[in-house]
Amino acid sequence: MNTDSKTEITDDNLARQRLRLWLQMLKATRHVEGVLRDELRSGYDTTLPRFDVLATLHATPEGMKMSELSTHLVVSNGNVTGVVDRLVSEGLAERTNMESDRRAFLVRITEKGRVLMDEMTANHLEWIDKLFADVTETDAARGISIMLDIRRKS
Amino acid sequence: MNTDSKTEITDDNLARQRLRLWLQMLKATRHVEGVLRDELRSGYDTTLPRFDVLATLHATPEGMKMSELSTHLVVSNGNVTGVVDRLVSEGLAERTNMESDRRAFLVRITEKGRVLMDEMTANHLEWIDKLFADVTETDAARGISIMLDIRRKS
DNA sequence: TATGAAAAATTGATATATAAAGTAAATTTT
DNA sequence: AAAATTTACTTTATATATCAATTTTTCATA
Repeated sequence: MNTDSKTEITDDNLARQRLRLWLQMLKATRHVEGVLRDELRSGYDTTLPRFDVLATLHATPEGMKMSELSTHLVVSNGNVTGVVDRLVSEGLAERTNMESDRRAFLVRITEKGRVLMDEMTANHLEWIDKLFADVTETDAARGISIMLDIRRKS
Repeated sequence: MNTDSKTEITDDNLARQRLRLWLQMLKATRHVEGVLRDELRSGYDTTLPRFDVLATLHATPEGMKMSELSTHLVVSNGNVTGVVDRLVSEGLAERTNMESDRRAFLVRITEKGRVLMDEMTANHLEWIDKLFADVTETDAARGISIMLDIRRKS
């Protein structure tokens, strides 16, 4: 038995284990998104994408550029355009022209949006806490580290 | 300092840590999906949802019911209907009537689909292996366990 | 064995998403 | 500084997704 073939077998097992992790990540993520979606719809008549954008704006009251939003949320530019459009039409967010760069907009949460999010974020934290009830602090830390490792690649 | 308030503080920190994990899971998942989407589009002119469904059918050659597909992929029923429609029109999958239950369909991968997936799954494994290169076997196992814990809840 | 409840899919309406193309403004190059 | 490139964002086309309603069957049970 040579070293090369042994290495290949080992690496293949590792690759399969990584694939299993990826598939479970997908399932877990979709599961949590489904629960959050239900809560947001039944409790606040809103959607997950709108919540995600508004939560980001809530955490950064000074505002963000469209491109910063799409980078932060890991979604496309055109996507953010549409979701922000709806938030603006609902009076929850506002677009301001930037003097420094006339191509860009500064998107900010409105007072109405802030009041709404003050309440929603508290509930959101509880929903997640319940869904992740079996995840210990140690596991959470390990999980975060793994997620960061994945995103660091290419 | 009473025990109750100490417990509250501790629990709150744990809740915040769990929220951090969730946000990082979302980012990592979207990142990986983005890379896979690019590879599938440029290399095979197909989409991630189609790949996901076809990969599931590839792993279960005897076929699956529509509802089994949607449960397995953690997506809605109507969603699977649309994606399978397109796979069928592309000749990659087929719907068969079930004698045992005339409400249901048995969806199966076709020979054309199998040949295509034989090649795609090998590449898919490599893409994931590269993206997860920093994840050790131990971390992968721990990650899988965490993901299963999350999905077990409600 | 009627018959109301439950299950399996589809359909239609609406909201996301992405990719590619297009517009306008800022930057870099020559 | 004029031209070429890049950047920031929008728009259009297409493909997902979900939800709610509907259709067709099957199941439960009275």
